[in-house]
Amino acid sequence: MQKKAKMSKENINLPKTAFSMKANLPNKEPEILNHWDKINLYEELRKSNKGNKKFILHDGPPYANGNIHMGTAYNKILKDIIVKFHQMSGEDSVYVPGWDCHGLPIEWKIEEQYKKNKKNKNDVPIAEFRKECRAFAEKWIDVHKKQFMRLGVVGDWKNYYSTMSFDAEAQIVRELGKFLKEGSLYKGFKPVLWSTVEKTALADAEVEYLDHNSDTIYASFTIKKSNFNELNGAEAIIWTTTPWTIPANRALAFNPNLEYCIIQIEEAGDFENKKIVICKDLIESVIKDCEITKYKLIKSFKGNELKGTICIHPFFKLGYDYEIPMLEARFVTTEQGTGIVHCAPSHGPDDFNLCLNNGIKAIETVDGDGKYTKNVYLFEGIHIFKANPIVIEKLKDQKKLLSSGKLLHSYPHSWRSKAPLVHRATPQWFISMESHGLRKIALKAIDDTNFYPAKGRDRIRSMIETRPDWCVSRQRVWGVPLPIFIHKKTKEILIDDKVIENIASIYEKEGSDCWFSDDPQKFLVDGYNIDDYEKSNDIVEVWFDSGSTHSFVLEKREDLEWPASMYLEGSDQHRGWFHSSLLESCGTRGRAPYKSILSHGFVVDGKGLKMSKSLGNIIAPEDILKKYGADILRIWVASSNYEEDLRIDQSIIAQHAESYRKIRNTFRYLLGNLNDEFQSFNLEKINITELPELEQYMLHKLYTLNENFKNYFKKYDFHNLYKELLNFCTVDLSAFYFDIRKDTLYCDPKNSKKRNNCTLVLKIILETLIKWFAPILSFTTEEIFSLICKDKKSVHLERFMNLPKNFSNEQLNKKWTELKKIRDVCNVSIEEKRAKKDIGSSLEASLKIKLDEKMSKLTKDIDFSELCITSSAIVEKSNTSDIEVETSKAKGKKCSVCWKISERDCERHPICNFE
RNA sequence: GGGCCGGUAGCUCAGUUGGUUAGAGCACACCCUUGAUAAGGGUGGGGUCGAAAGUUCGAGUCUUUCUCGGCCCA
Repeated sequence: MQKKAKMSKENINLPKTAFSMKANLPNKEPEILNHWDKINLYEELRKSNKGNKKFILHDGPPYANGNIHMGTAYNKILKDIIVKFHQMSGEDSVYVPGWDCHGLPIEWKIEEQYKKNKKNKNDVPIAEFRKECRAFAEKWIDVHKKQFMRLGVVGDWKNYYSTMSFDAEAQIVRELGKFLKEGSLYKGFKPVLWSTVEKTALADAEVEYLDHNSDTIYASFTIKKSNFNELNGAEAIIWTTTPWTIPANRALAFNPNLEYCIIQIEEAGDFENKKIVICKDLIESVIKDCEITKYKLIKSFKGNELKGTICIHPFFKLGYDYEIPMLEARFVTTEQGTGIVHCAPSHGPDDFNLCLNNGIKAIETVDGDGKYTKNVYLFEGIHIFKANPIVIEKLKDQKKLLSSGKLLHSYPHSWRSKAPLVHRATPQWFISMESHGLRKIALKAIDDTNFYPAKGRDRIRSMIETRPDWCVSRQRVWGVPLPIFIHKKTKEILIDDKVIENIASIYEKEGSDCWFSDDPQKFLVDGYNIDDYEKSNDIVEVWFDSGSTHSFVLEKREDLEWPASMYLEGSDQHRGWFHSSLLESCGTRGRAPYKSILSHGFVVDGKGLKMSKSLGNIIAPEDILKKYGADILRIWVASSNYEEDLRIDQSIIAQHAESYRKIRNTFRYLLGNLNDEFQSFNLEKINITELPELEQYMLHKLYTLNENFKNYFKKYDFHNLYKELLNFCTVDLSAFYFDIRKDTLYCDPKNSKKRNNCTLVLKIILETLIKWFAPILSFTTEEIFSLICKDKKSVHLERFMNLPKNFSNEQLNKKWTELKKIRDVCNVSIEEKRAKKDIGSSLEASLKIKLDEKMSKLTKDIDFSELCITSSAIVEKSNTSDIEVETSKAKGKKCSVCWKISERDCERHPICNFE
């Protein structure tokens, strides 16, 4: 008997494939990467869709610093998935990766190295320092490149772009030249932290907070007019620790959400019988500080009422005869002071921004030494650190000083000289949002852009609507030098296309380091003498660099097109790259450099918290690559909803790894039953009506899913697409079609029609499935493809399947949906018997199915023993509409081949049936 | 502190214009199979939809407040 059983095992067609069940991706994937490298996959891809409609996903350049993290990995994989989808749809889907290279973080890294080696940055020529920055960026580009490629991201890695390449630096100069020529690039003033001792601006990292004893004052601004009648003639009281900034005052700030009040002072002095306005919550501290003993609360009111109020400067009578508007500001709090804040746009970032948003520009009030400029009436030439007593004296004279005192508090100091710092308005270069209608053009461009998801549009729009002018200059060295010359005498800006082009062509040849080292005359053209001009020592802020990538990448490269089909980045880039690219392009070309924007959420841990060292919840891409492989990470990307935050932890990845196994085994079943033999068919020529209904039904399923697939892709709805693919593998294939057809595949003769019909459908499923999954499971599908299409180079060179319309059969679908309901009831019935230990395998069962007239008609020609994998099944008519099934133990002998139990000899396997 | 976005089973996600006992897959439990075998099949348990209040005959779906989280600002 044992012998016979063994014999039958040899006589049936068990699956056989070289495709292993265990994936071993961490080892297998690098081999596939080698293969892609060997066949020059990227070039092959370009060739394969040459001349077709282009899809250009323009890569947002990551900063060339540090290893990649999960966020960058997510971003790059999602890009790759989309690029591959377009490629397989038949488009010429070009992907050129790039890097952002200039900027402060790299400068700091180099400076850190200097500090370690006790080297002084000031002793090193700028050009040399910049060379070290460049080398640093190059090193990290190389690291990134390898890490991104390991994820399976296919692109033009050999010809990547960078913002520090010579042609990029040249083009950035040309782009700035356009703003310069147009006149929207202007010189303005903006406060930065400044040391009057070292006569230089300081970066945040160079600032130390130390205790400082400051003069404090409560000063009053008389209200000239207000919409809230009771305020007219009252005194708005401010408190400040920098009395010297009073001469630079241009506005007052209040918080519309706070409660304010009017108090009448009833004691002798400068403020006798005067009404003062302060925040209600701060009454106590103000009367204490100012030693007010007698006062009366006149009225309290919401801060909102202060809207539109105009005051006059305390030095009004001394010649400061301008109006001081009261402006709404969220930064006003009740922590200290009076709830009304004095604003000097030249001496504080909050003040500056608030004023700028309200059309009040900062001017140069203090020079590099700390002395007032001629712009400050009465104070010109006085050092600001000596001005406090003078200001206090004058306020007193004008009866505008409620009180003065001292305060010991934490205050910024220079880390080198330990001298106290001040915010000082320094000359900066701005691109105007208004002068040439930039804001308006940008808003229009937003309307003309597609957003995935749609909410991205509102997000960027609200930023563009309210943002101030764009400050594009920085007082650093690692960046593109600002190509500006100012006439020493006339102070006019040199605007000449020829000069800009001259600088650009020099950079193209030798890069921009020479700006800092060579004779500046070389940048000018004939007719200009460098002795007449002052050369700018500023660099361009890095957002302008990356905002210009569209010009030096999309426009300059022949394989690309302008505008891009898509920009795809994290949602923080609404304020970053999406934003700067939009402004740059609208300013120079009148429209956005992209047709669509896809923004994704942030990678967070399994609980939705952001990853941080302190929480210890950081997962690096490498951890997952080592343990699972890139395809698992790619599944995580495809299955997550990018409209929200992207959760990841070990258990989430483990579950995706489980799904991967399901998918892998689905392929393994297909390959096994086809013995790794595959050929493509002309699907149009298949006579579908000759196939069994089950096969027809599967083709219908395939067709519908393909339609859904296309629709999901159109909407870039990958997580639902992936879910449907996975469900198809699990529900329709593994638990249904594959399970049912095992009998035919294993037990019917290889040349039988039924089996051939089945393998035909298996081949169609295999081809469709492998292509559907290729953009996501880039490695695994390639592994399979190399098994079944040995004469072809890569699955990624293939196109998605175009399934013929006649695969679709809605009527059949309806019928089989009903049949599956009957099958479900059968399963419940079988399970009952199984629970009673009456039967084990479903082949031990015999079914009696009772159906009403309508349903039983439907089941004509349907063999439920086949569908339910039982030994027999009969259908009887009943009067109720309920589906009823009785399961009994099948009687008879078990066929040693197909294991079906019957009282008669097995019709299919008569020879083997005797024991 | 402000603006925007989000919180549906352990996980990843569906839930159409507010309308019958809130769905799927995975995971889990139990069972079967040992001819997809470190696989495969079946059955089942599990959410009241972040919380509260409100509108409505009726709310996961609308409104308000709160809470938690994310991004951006300050």
